[in-house]
Amino acid sequence: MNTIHKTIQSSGGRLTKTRKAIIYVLSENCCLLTKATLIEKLKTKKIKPNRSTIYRELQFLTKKNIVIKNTLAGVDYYEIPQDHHHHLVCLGCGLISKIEIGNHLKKQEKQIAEQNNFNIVNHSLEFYGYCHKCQA
Amino acid sequence: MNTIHKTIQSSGGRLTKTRKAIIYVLSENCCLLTKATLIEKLKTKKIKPNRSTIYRELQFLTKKNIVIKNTLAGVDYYEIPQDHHHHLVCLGCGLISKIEIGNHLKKQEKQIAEQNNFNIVNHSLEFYGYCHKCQA
DNA sequence: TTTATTATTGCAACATTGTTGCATTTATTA
DNA sequence: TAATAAATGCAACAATGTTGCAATAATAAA
Repeated sequence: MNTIHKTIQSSGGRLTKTRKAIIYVLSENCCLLTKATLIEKLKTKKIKPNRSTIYRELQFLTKKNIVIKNTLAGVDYYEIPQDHHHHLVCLGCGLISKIEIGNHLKKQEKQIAEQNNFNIVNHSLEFYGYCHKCQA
Repeated sequence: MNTIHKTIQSSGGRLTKTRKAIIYVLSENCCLLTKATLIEKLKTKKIKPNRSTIYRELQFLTKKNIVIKNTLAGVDYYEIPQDHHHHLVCLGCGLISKIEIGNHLKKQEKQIAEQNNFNIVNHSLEFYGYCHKCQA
């Protein structure tokens, strides 16, 4: 059994189908997942929980720090904490994949922070375009 | 009168208070504005249109290409077309400001595109942290 | 395996936001 | 100033967010 499942059980939580599916979907789709997208992904797995269940499930997982809620421009995104990385976003099929790039940005961050009197704690970098399949 | 206003009038559109305010707010807050945030910003200007008005106004401006709708991870953001740039996002007060950085990214783009068999058409780069005011 | 416990779920009800037709208002033109 | 039609607010319904409560199901105990 994986670490997340252990964490849940050791605190009295139960491993229901819905809960496991949500964790699976969030693990599979690395990040930038809204509640609506999550529901969509669950549907493709034939799992259609009541909307109050999803609502409370995300509360539960967030409270347990198994999932973190990321709010960008007023919109909530949910994700399982991961190492820092960047994204390729396909405008054709919506696929979001991780990429690793060098640490040029770390150097720039320092410079930008000084120039703008800004305390930078994180950054995000996304490349938009079309994946191999969608180029056809 | 500015260019946008001319564009509207020359196509039979009218310059109402709400329309001008929406254009003003979108110009002032460079980007990543959701409908909800726009409504909030209008309120601080004592402008409280019916929600159907905002809904139709954004349709109108988008159809006229005065405003572009940007959908990221299923969420719609509205903005007035601008030159490419990047952002500083304050996690304290939500302020989003533009920054200019070098063109290191253009070089990396080419490399990433080849490595991943991906046709990159755009990218976004945001730095998150705390602005001068919010560091207190 | 069967039973008891209680976490989790679905349902119902209400709140908030999205969407559209229609009558009224108001920006613009003559 | 009056006429025209663009834009607005309102009402009604749809979709989604939120919460209490009874039914269900995951786990522990027997």
